[in-house]
This record gives sequence, structure tokens and C-alpha cells, in this order.
Amino acid sequence: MKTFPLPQNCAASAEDVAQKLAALSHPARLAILRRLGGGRSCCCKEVVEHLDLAQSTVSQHLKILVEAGLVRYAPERQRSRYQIDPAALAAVSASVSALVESCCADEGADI
Amino acid sequence: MKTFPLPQNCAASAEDVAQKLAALSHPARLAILRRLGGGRSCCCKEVVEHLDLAQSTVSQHLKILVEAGLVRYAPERQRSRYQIDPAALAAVSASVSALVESCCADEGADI
DNA sequence: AGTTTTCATCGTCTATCGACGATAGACGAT
DNA sequence: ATCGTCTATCGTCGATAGACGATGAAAACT
Repeated sequence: MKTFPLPQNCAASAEDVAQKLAALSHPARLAILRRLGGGRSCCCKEVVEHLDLAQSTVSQHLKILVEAGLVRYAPERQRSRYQIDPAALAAVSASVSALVESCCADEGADI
Repeated sequence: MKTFPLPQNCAASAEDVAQKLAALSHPARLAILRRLGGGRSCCCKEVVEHLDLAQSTVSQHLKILVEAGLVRYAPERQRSRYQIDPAALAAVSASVSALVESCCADEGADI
């Protein structure tokens, strides 16, 4: 597995982290991400065919993922190309890990 | 017929993961978690004093965290005790990591 | 030309979120 | 018994999410 540069990734603000997590907090968007995983072709139509949602709904979900910075968007000729941003996803994962560690780290836990 | 097949290596369903991520996707709740981190005393009032939100609002956020299974709730005598569930948080972190890895796994990266 | 395909956006609808104040219940202290 | 404190819940409000169909634009294909 390749290592991503991660330039000061964990310095993200709480709002930023919250936005990315919000983008991840919907089953349809998780399904979309899985669909985009593995370097698939990633046009909107293909996602629509696998999700049983209206095209406009899928487009909205994709937009949310793009606005959160988790998916890159390339308006190719006709069929737009959506592609996962591995660094951004890795950054989110790192942020969550950091959060968990900071919450569970110290303390002899008197309770 | 399931809408989302979702072959999972983690035991959690997509809805479950989404719910936990939704619980994490609010700056106030992230701040609450940080407050609860390190085995603090964790009564509602203390959180209120550090968050500049109404007590009812904080109670709501705590409830969301409890319902997501990320925080444990012990209705002690007068002042309730809120406490992070480290295992649940770790599970969320693992789920996110698994998601990221499954999405970025084979990545030919040629467009 | 026209047609089809694909996509983004608009408008609209309902449901939920997020905030607050007010209130009631439970408890300790006086 | 009464007062004060802490908490959870209720009711309400505006804002937003999430879904859909309809529409328009751009590229590709007759």
C-alpha cells in the first residue's frame, strides 16, 4: 500500500472534520464510495444503476462528497468522471484515529 | 432484495456505521467527546460550562452520542455520569479505516 | 438536420436537525 | 418541608437533508 504524503492533515478544524464525517454518514454515500473504490469508471450513470435511487438524488450525493473533498470531480466531455481522493479519505481516517486516541489515551481511569 | 449488498469485513451494517458517523459529524459533539476523553468527571453540567450551549442542547447531543453507542450513560444519584465507550470508538475508527482501505485498495490510477 | 444519452440543477415536498426556553422530576442541603 | 441544583424531556421554531420529477444543456450518434 502506498503511503500518502499527508501534509499537516491532522491539523484540520473540528468543523472540517465534522463536514467530512457528515459526508460519510449516509448509507447511500458509503455505497457510492464503495462503488468508486478500486478505480472504477465512476460516471454518474453507473452509480445510479447500482443504487436504486433517482439520478438526481445520486447526483446530489456525489456533489456532497465532492464538496467535502472526498471525491474528485472531472467534468469530462459528456459523462463526468468521479474518482475517490485517497489522500482525503486517508486524512479522515487519520483524524478519526487521532480523535479516538486522544479520547482514550491517558488516564488510569478511576471509575 | 437488499438495495446495498455491502460485503463487509466489519460486523457493522452500513446503517450502523452511518449512524455512528452522523453522531460524530457535529463540532459540538466532537467537543463533547474531547471533554469526555481522559476519564473526566463527565456530568452534564461540566460539559455545559465548557461549551457555551444551553443545557438542553447539550443534553440532546449527549443523548445522540449515547444512542449511537459511543458514550455510556449511568444515571447516578443526581448528576448523571457520561463516559466514553472506548471499544465503540475504536470500532468506528476501524470501520473508517476498513472503508478507506477497501476504497483505495487496487487503484491503477490511470485515467 | 434530429435524436439519444448523460448529467446538473431547479422546484417542491416531507422529515429531521439543532437550537432554545420552559418545565418537571430527583436529589441534597438547610 | 422547602429551597436550590442538576438533569431529562417537551414544545416550538427556523434551517437543512433527502428524496423525487421535470427541465435544460452538452456531447455523441444516427
